[in-house]
Amino acid sequence: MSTSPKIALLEEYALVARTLSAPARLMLLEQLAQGERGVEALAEKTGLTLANCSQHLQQLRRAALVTSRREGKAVIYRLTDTKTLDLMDLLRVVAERNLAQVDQILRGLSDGQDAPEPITREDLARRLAEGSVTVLDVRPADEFAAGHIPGARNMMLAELERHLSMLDPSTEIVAYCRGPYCVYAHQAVTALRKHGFNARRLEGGLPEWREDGRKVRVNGD
Amino acid sequence: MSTSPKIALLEEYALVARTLSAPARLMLLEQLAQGERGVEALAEKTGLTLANCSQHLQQLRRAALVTSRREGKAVIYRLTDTKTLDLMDLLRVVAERNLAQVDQILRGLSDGQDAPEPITREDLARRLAEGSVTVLDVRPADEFAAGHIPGARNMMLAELERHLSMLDPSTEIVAYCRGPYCVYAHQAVTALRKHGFNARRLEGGLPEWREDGRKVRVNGD
DNA sequence: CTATTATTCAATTGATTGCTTGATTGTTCT
DNA sequence: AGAACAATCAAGCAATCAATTGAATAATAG
Repeated sequence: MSTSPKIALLEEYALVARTLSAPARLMLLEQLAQGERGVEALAEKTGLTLANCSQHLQQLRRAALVTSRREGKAVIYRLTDTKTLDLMDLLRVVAERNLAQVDQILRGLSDGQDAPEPITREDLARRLAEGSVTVLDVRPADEFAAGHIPGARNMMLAELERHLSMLDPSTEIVAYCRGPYCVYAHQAVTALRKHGFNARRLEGGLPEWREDGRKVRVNGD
Repeated sequence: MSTSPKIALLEEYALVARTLSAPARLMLLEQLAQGERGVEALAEKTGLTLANCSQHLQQLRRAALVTSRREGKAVIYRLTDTKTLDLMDLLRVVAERNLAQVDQILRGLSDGQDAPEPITREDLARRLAEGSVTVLDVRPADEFAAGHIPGARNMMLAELERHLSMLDPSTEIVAYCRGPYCVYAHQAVTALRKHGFNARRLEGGLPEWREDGRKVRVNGD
């Protein structure tokens, strides 16, 4: 062995960190948190070219963050385990806590206004049981179809502004999207509040909801 | 704004990850977990040249993982907060869970024998109160002097094998070092077991012990 | 003011990374 | 077997990064 075991270990830890150090790969992991996917679907969702996407996926596999299996002529990737999501979440927490930059970007999303604190998943579950809240899923329709919070309505940002009249202004609205990395819910809440609605974000997104062991409704179930 | 806020956010998260993606910087963070340090001390401990060390520290500062202050002609660095340690620890957990490589290296450290499970800090505190355990701090003397578990004896690996006769073979020995990244405790336990001692590692190291809010003894206090 | 100590800056090198393009492999359908 | 499709591989280029060297900046002591 040429390098000491100490360095060798650090190299392995560093490999995991390096694998998380490209925005493209973080996007891929965010997508995979929604559920397993083929390469082409991932490429389309993330806007990467096919070859580039494939290469990023292989780096994720080398760091053992994802695994893949063949299904017919497609290769399906999925997260190795949900610990990786915890890791990404902590990455976000550290970045938000320490980097002024992040704060500024998030402030920019809420358009100068102060955004209210997000609602916890536990609270939302309680309010859902009471029926005292409208839940909005602001992800693309296909992701909504693959699984969503029971009772949620699917409405992307573009539609949202056109369908405001379909929402009841007297009940609170809770918006959620893919997870803590996703900005859709931020933007939806800002848009809704600008129109006078009482809207908040959900803490986390669907993957976190599912990881809690809460019910998820799948279209066609 | 040329890039979307979504990408901009991911860039910031990726920056934190990239900062953790060099073994040299992980070593620096491990050192800083022991306590604040000047640049020269850090360079010496990690084996980096001074200029190189300074540059790595500046990258850590750019990612806001460390802060620095001037003290006379010295610049003292320290961790911005202990969340960073949690992040490093999760990095290690994910790497150990998923990477066969890591497992092999750790197995190599224990020299073919099976190492026992580490003892938790809570258990060690209990056994220390009973006095039914010998605690061994296997870090360099200066780090020991700057703070250690009360009642621990300081003995580096090199001395260990020469001073075996000073240890009581009838009581269990618990070895600890800098933290989960540090391999000294692994090696010490292996050496002790080879000589028939009943030895285990402590889970984590001194920084984790301190973070729990447990007592730390400082020489000269 | 000059010398000394501690740190940082600036320029260079070699190595690595990300992305693109076009060819190639593995699988299924006909 | 041949065509069609999904994914990967391989080569090349520009950009970035780590480490080295030597010079430059701060703070203090004489």
